[in-house]
Amino acid sequence: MNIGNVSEQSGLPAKTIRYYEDIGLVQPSRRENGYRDFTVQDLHKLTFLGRARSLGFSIEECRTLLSLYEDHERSSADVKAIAQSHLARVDQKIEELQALSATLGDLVVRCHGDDRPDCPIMDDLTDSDLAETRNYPTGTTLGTLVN
Amino acid sequence: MNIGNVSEQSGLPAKTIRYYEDIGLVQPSRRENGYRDFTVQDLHKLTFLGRARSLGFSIEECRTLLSLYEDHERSSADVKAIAQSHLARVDQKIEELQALSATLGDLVVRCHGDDRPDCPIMDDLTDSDLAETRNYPTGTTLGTLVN
DNA sequence: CCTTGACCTTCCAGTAGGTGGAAGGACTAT
DNA sequence: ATAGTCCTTCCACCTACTGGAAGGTCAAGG
Repeated sequence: MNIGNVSEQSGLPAKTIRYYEDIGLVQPSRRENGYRDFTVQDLHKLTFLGRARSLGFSIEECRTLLSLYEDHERSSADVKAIAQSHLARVDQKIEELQALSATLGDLVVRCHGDDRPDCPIMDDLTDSDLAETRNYPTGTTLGTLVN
Repeated sequence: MNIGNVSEQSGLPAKTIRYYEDIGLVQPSRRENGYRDFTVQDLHKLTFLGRARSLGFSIEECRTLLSLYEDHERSSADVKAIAQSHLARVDQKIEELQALSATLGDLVVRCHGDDRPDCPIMDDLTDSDLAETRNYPTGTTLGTLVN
């Protein structure tokens, strides 16, 4: 199977599939003309990867999931552990974003949004006294709150 | 003021401050020895930037906010518009993550997590019939659900 | 005066997970 | 023969930094 075909069937862009080959997630063979030749198993793996990625699993988690996918002796506990820790991260992120949303929502509501310069949003960003009632995330979290 | 001093007072790593200079957010002057020399205004700008970033505003949004910050003739509507569109993105992201959490939570609950290989999580990732009851995000959203 | 240590500089590379585009070979249909 | 589509590789770019190497500067202590 050519890459275009696999791309269409898996829903992944051809570029992404080549990238997945680059990082060793799939190993399609090559034809004499240099074209990649994918098996049905490769297609299944790529579809699996697309689903796992769409659930937000990282590439490294996908790599592990893929090895478990291919290991018919695997224990479901191993799979569950990965999913659980991912779920915990997702829920953590939801909480952070909800706090952010509350703060932003409050600021937005309080800003009259007319053509005058005075603005609670700016005041909050400018004035440390206003800001210190809230705790701004620092360090590691800084800048990674939203994609 | 030296960069270490500004770093300490603003809470931003020195590396980040240099990066912000690189991309034109601050323009500190230089001493004869080549050291950056920050004014109190620079410190305020950097503190402002740190707060805006911690609220998840992108660098480009910060750039705009910074120009509004320095424009005492600004209209609060301009600030509010930026905050509102950011808030909408945050809320959108929260919804996506909540849907994700529900799916993952369901899968995790249904997986008994023992040493046997059968696993609803794997089944879901493998079998399109199971998966098609749900709609996996595709295209642009793929892979950007979680940081 | 010399050394030590803290601080500063630039530059290069890497992170995650791809995406865009250029240059060029291969295949298919007319 | 040629047009159009598909395939290849390679390089750069995206966000927002971060780590580290190599080397200059400054202040204090012996």
